[in-house]
Amino acid sequence: MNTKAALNKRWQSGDNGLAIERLPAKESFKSRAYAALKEAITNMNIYGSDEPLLLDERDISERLGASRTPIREAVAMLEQEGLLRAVPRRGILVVRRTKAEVIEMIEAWAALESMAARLATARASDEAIAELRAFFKEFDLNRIERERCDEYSTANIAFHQALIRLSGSSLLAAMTDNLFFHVRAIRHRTIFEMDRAQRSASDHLEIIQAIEARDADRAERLVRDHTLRLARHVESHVNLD
Amino acid sequence: MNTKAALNKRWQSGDNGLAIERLPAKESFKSRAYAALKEAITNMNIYGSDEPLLLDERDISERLGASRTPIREAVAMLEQEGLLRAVPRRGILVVRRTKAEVIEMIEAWAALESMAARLATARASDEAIAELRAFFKEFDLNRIERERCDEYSTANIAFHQALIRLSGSSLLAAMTDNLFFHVRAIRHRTIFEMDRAQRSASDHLEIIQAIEARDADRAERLVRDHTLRLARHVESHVNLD
DNA sequence: TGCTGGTATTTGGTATGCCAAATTTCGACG
DNA sequence: CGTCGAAATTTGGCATACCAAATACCAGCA
Repeated sequence: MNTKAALNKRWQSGDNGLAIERLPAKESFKSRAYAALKEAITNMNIYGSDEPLLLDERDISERLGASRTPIREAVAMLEQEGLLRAVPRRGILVVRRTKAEVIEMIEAWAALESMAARLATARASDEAIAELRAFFKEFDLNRIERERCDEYSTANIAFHQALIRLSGSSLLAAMTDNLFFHVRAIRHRTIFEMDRAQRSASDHLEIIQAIEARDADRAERLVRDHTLRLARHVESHVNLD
Repeated sequence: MNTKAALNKRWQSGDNGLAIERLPAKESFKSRAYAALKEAITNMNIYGSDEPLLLDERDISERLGASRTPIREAVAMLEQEGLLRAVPRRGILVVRRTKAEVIEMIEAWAALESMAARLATARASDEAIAELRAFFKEFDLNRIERERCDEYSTANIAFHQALIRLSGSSLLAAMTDNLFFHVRAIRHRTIFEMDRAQRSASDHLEIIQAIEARDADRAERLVRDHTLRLARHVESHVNLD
């Protein structure tokens, strides 16, 4: 009976000494379809036109060389994630966020990242914070050659992601990644980064200093205000609907 | 051509004056399976035993009177939501959160709700805030007869949900609903509400007062500290792993 | 009795086919 | 020429069947 129990438990988290994991375990078509679709949506200029962007199951299944079933499962997941919406008898369309929704996302982002700053101030090691500063320096130096706002936006988001990871909370990282995905999508449409570029640089520096000084309240407030400023900017200068 | 364009647009968000929506539109098996599974998981005592809780596709499809296909799509959605995890050749298991994960959730909750308090302070009408107070009073009065911690926890969460809705951000509401779902699941296991009950009552009152006074910083701080206190309590008094 | 090896069974992943609803097409009629 | 409507087509939802992998079972052997 001990043998049976051992066998039944073998598939669970392998606590046995042998350090070999379930090899390759070629990912399923579902997973691959999910990744492929998400990648495609990421590289899609969602707000480039006003036409409804719609996908076709059969078309996708042909291109990916799989049947409709795994594609439908992947679509169901992306639907749950808020990236797609399947309209019966119409097609699967890529959702466009309204301006109000984007603002809500940025506000949620502000909430999560300011909490991350607070947690990072309390928990992150000096070494980790130093890495953040190093990252920022590199970011700042490269900023000169990065004139195109797309690239600046990417670097900007990367900085914020690094900051969030300092908190040690993988949940905060996951939630903000999701928000970044949507916010990033409108960077093709707007150039709101340009007039924020200079200000962002000093903002980032202040944030790092606050964390280094282990001033949780200040770090939290700086991050929150920094991101809420973006929300207000979008509110007044961006037109999506 | 104008006719065609009009026809092509009819299915989109009905901006036409006619205020009738696609009637019943009997929800798909996928949706029903999703709802049924989520309901089942909600009413399940996830942390009651240490055995892995696993579901069987064929069993579920039989019970719901549908084929495996829509069930699989529903499972894929719940998997994306983090409630289930499909292990090949093993079954679909209900995920148990580790203590660290639950703490991260409460911290994220603190982040989102404190932001909601800030936004509510700036945006909510006096009438809406008054409703919050009324809700709190009813809540407080009923508290006496609600000795069982389960029910107190439910009422407690309802109060926080009402507060979040005051912010007017449906995104914050959606994100916290998701977190509440997981946190609520461990209420069967722990009685951490009992010793927090008294303190919560006064905390809630202070929060309402801060919002009424339109003191955004104070409201935000009170909400944050209130929820972070729960996180620390779980950290030191709850054992899940 | 306990272990080994091979077979039977279970189970998730995928392909395929059908169906009903909705759209589009296109011809008849005013 | 525009409109109406019926047939043809498209398309997503669902059911079913099959497969390969992994487990469970069991006979046989030490």
